Amino acid sequence: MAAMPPGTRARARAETTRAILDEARRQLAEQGAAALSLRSVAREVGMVSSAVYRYVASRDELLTRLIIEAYDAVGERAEAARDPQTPPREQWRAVWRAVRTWALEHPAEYALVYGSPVPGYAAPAETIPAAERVAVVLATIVAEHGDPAAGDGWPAVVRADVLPAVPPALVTPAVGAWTQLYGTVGFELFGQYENVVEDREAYFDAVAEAAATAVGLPARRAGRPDS
Amino acid sequence: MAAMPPGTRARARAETTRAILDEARRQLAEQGAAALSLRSVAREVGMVSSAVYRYVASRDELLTRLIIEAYDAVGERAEAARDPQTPPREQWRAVWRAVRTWALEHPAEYALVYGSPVPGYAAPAETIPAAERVAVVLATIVAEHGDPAAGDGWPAVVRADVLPAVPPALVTPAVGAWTQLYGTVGFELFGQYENVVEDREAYFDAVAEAAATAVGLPARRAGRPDS
DNA sequence: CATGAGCGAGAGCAGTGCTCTTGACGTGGC
DNA sequence: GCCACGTCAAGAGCACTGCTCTCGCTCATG
Repeated sequence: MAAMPPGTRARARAETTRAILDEARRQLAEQGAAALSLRSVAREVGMVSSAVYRYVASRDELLTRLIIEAYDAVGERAEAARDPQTPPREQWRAVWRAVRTWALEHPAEYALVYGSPVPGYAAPAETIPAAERVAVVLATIVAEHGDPAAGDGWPAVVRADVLPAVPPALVTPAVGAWTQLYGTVGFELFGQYENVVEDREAYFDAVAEAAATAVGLPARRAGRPDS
Repeated sequence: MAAMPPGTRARARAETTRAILDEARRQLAEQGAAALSLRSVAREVGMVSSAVYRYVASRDELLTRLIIEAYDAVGERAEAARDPQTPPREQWRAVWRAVRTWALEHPAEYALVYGSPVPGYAAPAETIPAAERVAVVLATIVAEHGDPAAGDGWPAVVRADVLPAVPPALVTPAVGAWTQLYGTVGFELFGQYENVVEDREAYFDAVAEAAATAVGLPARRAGRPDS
């Protein structure tokens, strides 16, 4: 473990692991988490099922790894979408859109991380840092540009230390906005907007705009960005 | 089929069907949809697996029936919670709370209907009417008491005929509110609020209140209910 | 009362996750 | 240079799944 020589052996192992994860993600994207079978992954990668267990402890662990990769993928997109040079509301919208776009591109992975968890399978703690990345991006925008007055009327029921940089008054509406983002993307993805929402992009943007107002981001072309 | 005498035979069939559905719901609640096995349902009900297929065509059909029952259960709760005699915001909050309470009592069933669908399993059309019941209750409140002025700034991107009774300007924010309800309950249920939201009831009520404002429900103790 | 529809039981197919044992292979230490 | 050890793929096997088909029984109905 500790004094393992980083020779060809270790490299081969890393490559095989990657091949397994890639194939698993492919199957996940194609048929969903329920249809993900260790045996068929093995078949496709070109080895026998038992050999896969040298690389991944169980089907659950495979799913956990995919979950982390998915969280990181959305998180990275969200972080990349935010350009601190642009006005706050544009940052906000860009991040929202990035999450939605990623979700539409990777519905099965979005469902895996934000959909209903399989009871009995508690998402392990190591997923938490990756899971927080999107929330942190949104929180940063709120922290830098949110008007604390927008938090009037909201009770302080959220642990303030979760988003230390955010003005305490805005922590609760920020969590609400985060929830709304998740709910809106989820409803679109899982088909609840079928025959209901016509122009989904426009609808999504409108929800994002309302959420921006809720967390006190300054109006779009106000005289000064800070007033 | 058509000329079936409603004798003891039919009654026995109905009882067996109920027993199967009840046992299935029990297992669903205990271990989740993924662990629901037709064979183990049969075992528990006291018959052999193949016999179950006389009553339910497939595992998917079993899930579909459970989905409809679940939708009807929340819908019924939501409908019962609304007392038209009370002020609009109280109706609103009561319905929201009813949905949340039901979800906390029946997490697996909530996950089944509002969680991520299994790809490859398209929820059949017969689930739609049951699925709409909660939305209809909320829409009724908006239709009766919502101030259309609250819809200013929202684009008209939702098919107005979906909620015919609701003022067109309020249809889009109403859909947004419905989404927020779903997202908030989902986040709480699926553990995303772990270590984040402290007083979840208060938080939930606050979100409900904000949503009520978004759909133009009159303030709580305004001079006149209609102004 | 005879008969046929409805039903339960059982065997069987193809697939799953996971474990254990066996045999081969490459590598590091002597 | 050689040999032992650690790593690996493979196969057999267990217990389970969804689903189908066939076989007889039994009971309500014509």
